[in-house]
Amino acid sequence: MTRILVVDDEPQILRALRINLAARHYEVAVAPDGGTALRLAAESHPDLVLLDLGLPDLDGVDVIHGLRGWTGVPILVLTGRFSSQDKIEALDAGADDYVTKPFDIEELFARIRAVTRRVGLHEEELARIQVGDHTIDLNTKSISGEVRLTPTEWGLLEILLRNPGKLVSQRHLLTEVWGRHHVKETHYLRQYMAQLRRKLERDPARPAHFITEAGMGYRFVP
Amino acid sequence: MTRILVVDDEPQILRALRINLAARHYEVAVAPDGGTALRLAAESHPDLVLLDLGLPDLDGVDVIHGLRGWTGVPILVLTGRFSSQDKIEALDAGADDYVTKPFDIEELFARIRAVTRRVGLHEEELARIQVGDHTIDLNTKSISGEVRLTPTEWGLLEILLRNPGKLVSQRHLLTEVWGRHHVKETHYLRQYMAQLRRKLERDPARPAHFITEAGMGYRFVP
DNA sequence: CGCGGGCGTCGGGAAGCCGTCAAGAACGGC
DNA sequence: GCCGTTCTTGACGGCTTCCCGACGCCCGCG
Repeated sequence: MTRILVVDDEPQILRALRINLAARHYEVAVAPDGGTALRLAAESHPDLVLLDLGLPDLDGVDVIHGLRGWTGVPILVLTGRFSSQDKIEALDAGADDYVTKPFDIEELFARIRAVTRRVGLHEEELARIQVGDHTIDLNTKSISGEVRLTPTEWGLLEILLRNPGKLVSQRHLLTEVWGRHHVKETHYLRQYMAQLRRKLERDPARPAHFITEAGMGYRFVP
Repeated sequence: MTRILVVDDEPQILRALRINLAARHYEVAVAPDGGTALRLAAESHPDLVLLDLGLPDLDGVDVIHGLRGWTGVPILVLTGRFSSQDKIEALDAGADDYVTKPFDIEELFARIRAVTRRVGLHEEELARIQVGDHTIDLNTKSISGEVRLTPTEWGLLEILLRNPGKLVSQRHLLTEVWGRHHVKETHYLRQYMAQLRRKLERDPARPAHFITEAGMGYRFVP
């Protein structure tokens, strides 16, 4: 869920944006002035800031500077000031895009998508999972430390890690990793679970993360 | 030096932009139509593309798709089409910004700075990648030292280097370099990985950068 | 106490995968 | 048409991975 901080001092604009953004399943926070905006941004770390330049307390460009001092969050300026000089100042201060009022709401959405897409690529996924002494990244299929996993081990591990805390049935594990013809071969599971525990658990004899539920299946506990 | 590819079919616009950009110390390449643009982009890997939508051969949106198929280069659309629908289409196709003619040249520069600033770090990382005793620049396809790589070797190397630390599946490498029909020929991979290691690794017998993950694929570790 | 089912562990054998050498086939420049 | 580079294809040894059977343990049950 993308969280957006809307900064504007006109209540009707604030209201219209909040409704429209919420309808598109964005999570919206609002700030009526620059001070509130900076405070809210620091507290909630939004994924995007929609900023009006004409605020009662601070100048919009100063708000941009205030944000850029510590965060790279995308800033989309949305304002009535249409002079090129204003645009240049705001963009050079660190804004990512600049839209003048009145604006087409669909165009605004498209620009929001454009800037978030750009930033999304740059930020790496934080899909790191801690297991025992090791950190596992499912995206890159990498593990910290001197450990290597075989393809089958990855297959098993991935299913368990994607269902944290949940019980995964033997049947499900077997069909996903070995195919539906090997549903009976629970032996494979014991074999490879042992392997995973040996490689990942701190004390393989007393597993803390890969728990077996006798007769049913296995469970990954973070 | 930031290199910009300007795509427009009006000679006077092309000329004006070239002069103004050159005055700001940008390196400029120009393309009068979509086909030329795609070819030039593939050859020279510009740092930014300035794109007019009304081209004689292809539709501008198709040019964007063509570029986005293989590169994340920032695309700034610069066109006479001012309808919101056009803007939305272009932005959703992958453009980073959209400016309508007539435009203020200083505002254009500010927007160029804005999009390149956002991408800056990412592109520079691709400029100098250290592998063994060699430094590789993906943008210019050049290597330090007395080494030469064949086209296929570059293709393989580029995919791996663009995914540092990530595991790249054999399937993906084969389809990207050799095409969909050669997905089974894992032999090619072994052949060319050996070649890359021989040319780039300090000790080809014990590779430090091009790691093979048995049964899965290969991984480049910086 | 004996028994059986489910589980964890160990080790061997077979299959598949990987790296390497080598040579033929296609391609491009002259 | 010739030559050098690049790409494809084949063969082989070594190693990893997977499969499979054997055994011991724990626990509930008769």
